[in-house]
Amino acid sequence: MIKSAFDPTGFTRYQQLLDLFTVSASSWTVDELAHALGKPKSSVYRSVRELVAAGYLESAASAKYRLGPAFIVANRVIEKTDPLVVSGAAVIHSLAAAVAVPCVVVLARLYGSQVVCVADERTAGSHAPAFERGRLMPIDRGATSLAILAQARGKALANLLSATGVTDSERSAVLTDKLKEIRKAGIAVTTDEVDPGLTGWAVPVTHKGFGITASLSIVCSTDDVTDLNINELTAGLLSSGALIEKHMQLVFDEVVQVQMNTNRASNQ
Amino acid sequence: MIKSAFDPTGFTRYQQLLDLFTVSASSWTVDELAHALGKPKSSVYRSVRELVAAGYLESAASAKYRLGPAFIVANRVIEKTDPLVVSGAAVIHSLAAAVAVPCVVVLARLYGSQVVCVADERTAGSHAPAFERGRLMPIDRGATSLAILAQARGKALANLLSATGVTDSERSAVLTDKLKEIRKAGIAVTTDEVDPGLTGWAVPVTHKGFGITASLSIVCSTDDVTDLNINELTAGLLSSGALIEKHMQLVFDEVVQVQMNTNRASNQ
DNA sequence: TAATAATTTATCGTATATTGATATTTTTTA
DNA sequence: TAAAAAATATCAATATACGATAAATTATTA
Repeated sequence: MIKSAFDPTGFTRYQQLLDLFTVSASSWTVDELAHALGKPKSSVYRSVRELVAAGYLESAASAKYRLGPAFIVANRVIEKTDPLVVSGAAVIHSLAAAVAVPCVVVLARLYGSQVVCVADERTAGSHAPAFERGRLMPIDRGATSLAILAQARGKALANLLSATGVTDSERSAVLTDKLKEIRKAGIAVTTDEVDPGLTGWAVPVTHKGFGITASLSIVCSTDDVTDLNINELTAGLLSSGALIEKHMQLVFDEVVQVQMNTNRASNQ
Repeated sequence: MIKSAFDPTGFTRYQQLLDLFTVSASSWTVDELAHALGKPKSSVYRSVRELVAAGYLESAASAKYRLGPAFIVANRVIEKTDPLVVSGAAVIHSLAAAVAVPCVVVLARLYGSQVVCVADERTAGSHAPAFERGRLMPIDRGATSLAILAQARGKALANLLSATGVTDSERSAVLTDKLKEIRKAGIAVTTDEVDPGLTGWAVPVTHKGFGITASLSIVCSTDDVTDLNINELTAGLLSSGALIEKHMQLVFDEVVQVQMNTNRASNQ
């Protein structure tokens, strides 16, 4: 019985349950859940029943449970309405089409002290499994993440670094220098940091109003990189990033506009 | 203040909150949420804070909140592990490529008393917005849904019908006849039932072990339908449906195998 | 920059929902 | 059909959620 440090209250108890359902452990019996959570079966049965009723879990074969369709429905809402995802969708599609070498175009954002990919577009012949929508990535490795990390300053940066467990002062100094370089250059480049044999370029994508801290990146095989296509590639990345930011601003202006109308109406 | 019938307990109170976030109302202030739920602001603030901490909500511009990235992460788990989605992905892709006319290939399943699309693949030039991943559809209209409804019998069927509010005995009789026809033919065909100008064909897709009740369907413009391509289309649909079921059975056998090994190991 | 408004968090006593041990029912398996 | 496993129901103790209010923080405006 693996007892967790604290008895969860509120939403936490449901979160702990749901968090157990991962790609590598996608279905659980109540027994297994109870054991993993260090809780009695009767309590877990109750929580599971509630989550099943809500569509967040569903019963699968042989007394197992898996994530339910409620997530698919909510995912669509995000896909159709999230400013970053909406603004990025069209842009990453045409960027991928424009890049000459086989690659993955990735739109990623900050999620707690990690980075999560929120959109990916891959050209034929590209295999970079680490960069797919919904996948979490460490914040201190890879161009995609570093372009995001470089946007944090001062206390916020310190929090992110401490959360990832970068206590080694030497590594911390190296990282700080690297972030400084990235800020100066306006683009992050790394090779072999996430997957060996892959090189990534990333530019920051931000919207202060929406509170969005993200990055747009291209990942391709290091072998395919030549002096010739690097310029093309980085130019495309920079202009695409700017395009996404511009589009988000348009969405933002719309939202504000609607809001003002609503306020005016409700004051009458 | 729109008071709901019962004070929600357990997961329901979070579900009610999250359910308010839809495509047409994707961001809410706490004030708006409190009003919609008929709850005091202080309580809603607490729930919202918990959901934000869990990544199920996040704060957006001007005191608004929107759905958070936790749904994107969970969505990936489903995308990579759900038996129906995994088994259907490759099949619907090649089916769409094989169909001569512009169309949407849809994989849908039962979700409570509704139908939800879990995968869609569209050929160039096809526009059928009602059929996209994550979208909910009424269970008593359209080939996609009827092919699913036709799988229910007796009490289960009655429950589904009553949930959709089909109290009209005449309509109920018509529907019952239609379902009988569908069962006999092994395929459902409807025209103009969901979107005017569109025709849909759907075949049942089931796996008893996994507890999956679904359908595979093709939707295209009624104008594009000719006697020539109908045969081709239905044949492709039937064989693709069978292929998905066969693939699910392979996955099922694997799971059972792994399970048996695990049990054997834990008995030693 | 100061003043004002809006948003968010903190506090706290009380009512109530949650909890987990146990018994019972239902479903699955042999 | 019998036995085992899974799932639900029961219930008393108690921890937790609740909501009114106050305080603090953040955003907006003058």
